Amino acid sequence: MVTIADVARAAGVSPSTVSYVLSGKRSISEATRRRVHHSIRKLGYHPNAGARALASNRSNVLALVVPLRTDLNVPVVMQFVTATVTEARTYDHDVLLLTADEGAEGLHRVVASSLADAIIVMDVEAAEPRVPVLRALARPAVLIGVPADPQGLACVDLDFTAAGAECVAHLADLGHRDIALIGPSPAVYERGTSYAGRFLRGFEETAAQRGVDTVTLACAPSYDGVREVLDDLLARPRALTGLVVHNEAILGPLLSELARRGRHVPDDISVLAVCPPDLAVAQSVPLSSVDIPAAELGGLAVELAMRRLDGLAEPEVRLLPPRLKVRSSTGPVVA
Amino acid sequence: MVTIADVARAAGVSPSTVSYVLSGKRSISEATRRRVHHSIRKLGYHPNAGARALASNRSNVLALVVPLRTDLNVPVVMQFVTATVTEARTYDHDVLLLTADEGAEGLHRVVASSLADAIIVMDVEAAEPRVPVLRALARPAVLIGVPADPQGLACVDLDFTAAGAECVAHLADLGHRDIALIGPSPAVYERGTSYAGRFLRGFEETAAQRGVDTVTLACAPSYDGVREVLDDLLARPRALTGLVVHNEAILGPLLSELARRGRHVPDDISVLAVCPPDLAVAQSVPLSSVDIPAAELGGLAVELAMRRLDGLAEPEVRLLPPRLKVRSSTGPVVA
DNA sequence: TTGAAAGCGCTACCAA
DNA sequence: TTGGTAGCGCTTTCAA
Repeated sequence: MVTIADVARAAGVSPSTVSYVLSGKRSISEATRRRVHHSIRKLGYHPNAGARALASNRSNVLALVVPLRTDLNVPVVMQFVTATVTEARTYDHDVLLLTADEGAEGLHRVVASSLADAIIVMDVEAAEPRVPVLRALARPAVLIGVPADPQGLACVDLDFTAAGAECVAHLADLGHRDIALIGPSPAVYERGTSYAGRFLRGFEETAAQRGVDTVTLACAPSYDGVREVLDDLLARPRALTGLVVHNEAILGPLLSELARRGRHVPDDISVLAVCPPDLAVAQSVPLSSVDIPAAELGGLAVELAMRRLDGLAEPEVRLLPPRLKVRSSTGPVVA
Repeated sequence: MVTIADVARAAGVSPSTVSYVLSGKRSISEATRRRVHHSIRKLGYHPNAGARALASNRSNVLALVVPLRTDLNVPVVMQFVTATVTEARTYDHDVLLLTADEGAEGLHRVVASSLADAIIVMDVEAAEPRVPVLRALARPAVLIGVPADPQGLACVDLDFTAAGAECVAHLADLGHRDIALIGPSPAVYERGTSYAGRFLRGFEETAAQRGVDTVTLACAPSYDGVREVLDDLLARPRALTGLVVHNEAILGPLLSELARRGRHVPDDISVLAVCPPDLAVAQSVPLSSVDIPAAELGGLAVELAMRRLDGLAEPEVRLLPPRLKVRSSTGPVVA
């Protein structure tokens, strides 16, 4: 194994000089810099992560806690994960993956053992049980999602309230007066996942303001779930002209069921989805949608974590504004 | 921070004794064991990962390289990842996530810096460019997938050749004599991903043996891709009675297109999928399928890695036998 | 601008 | 069955 001492010897300097060349924590003459870098390359030197962590009390590792649930959108989770890893690498950090079923215990473990410098937690619930541990952690924590009391924690998320509002506004602008929200699976509501409630609030408040009548239904992520919801919705006395779907998993089934029942999108009924753009365009009808910016959120989470590691405390809750993209599934009400 | 010295003092023993209690590497009297464990709990001691890695030359971390491609099935990747993490934890290891775009360089980096004790690589191609680096690594590597020359590497995968054979056999047993294979997207073939070719071989060899006529088409993961393929397939002079679909992403679109064109599954046409079971049952018709055992593969990969870390060299290529589950999408040919 | 050297917390060898 | 202690490779303070 090549050590810093080998490099130092080869470059004719002391180990500390090599260290400083690498860390940039003190000024080095250009000549020395070059000799050191040359030796590093020639010998193929890579600093030992353990030794570095031990001496500096920094592991250069971020822990990322991912949910294993299957009732939430897996591609979104994956996008988020890859964005996090990619962004972390730009800060010379690696990502350690924890699953949510390790619980608060797992969070404590990686921090207490100095395995990770900071923690990013996905799929945060409103009454998030891990919050107390996270807050006591003595290491930065960034949550994706907003718990009821975010005091002392950094949180990033899509502004789901604004997203709900924007969905209603878009349909109202097109003349829709009777719309439904097909929400996530009942399990998501029961769990108190924070985004579901926030979206709903924005949806209903704006509907009230704009004089739009609404119905809201949860929907299990299956064909049966979709059939059930549509049976209910399409049988109502006041005909619906718009559907907002906050449930990525049922987009495909919903569209085929609508087609099977002879409802044309968007002429008979407008469909507006909340989902990643690639999913929206992969449907039989390219869907108008509000983007779930998983990649941006991942990058932002890493950025916040790094900033906190640098000792910069900042605004705690950061919500990204929703972006609505009109495609082919929403249109004016046809009389 | 609580150190091993603190624990030793509290328990009235030496630091080395505490270390041995933890590692089990030498026998300890029951009384001492208990006092040490008690102190550990009382003080909330967690061994420092960096110090441990430095002293023992073992990080207790496994690196997992995941692809970021969107043309392969994301839920399968995710299943694999969570299985890997879960299994690794049972060996007291954590998982460091690398993305494939770090390339061979990234593999070298994590090993050279002693960040990881072993590496697991997903999405291996037949002419896998990372193989030389992997082989030279001086740390165990386990591949998911089988490169052309697996010499010196551990590989695990589904036995795709047998899977292809079993698909044909199932349909042949039901009386089908004209079947098509709808394969992965063209990009997968171009990349030379090893499983695609192996499946194809099993499919064709068995078809030849059983006197079954076959057509094979790649299919882009989109509605247009599905339409194109079906336009071709359904226009053929000899009517197809069976479809084997080795492309998870198009299952939903394929079924709705078939329905739209008035083909009933399985009476008009049998559909046999290669996909995870949860995906198979989530379709409008519960699909007969050959399972892709992502979770088992993940667990197995970890197991092989751990064994190699313990110095046990073993059979290099391990293929899991396919398991075909008959559901509602395949049936006898209707005359 | 550079060097010397004291630890960081743990493991594992050598002794007893 | 247990203790003492020399390092593991690096960072960072103190000194020059």
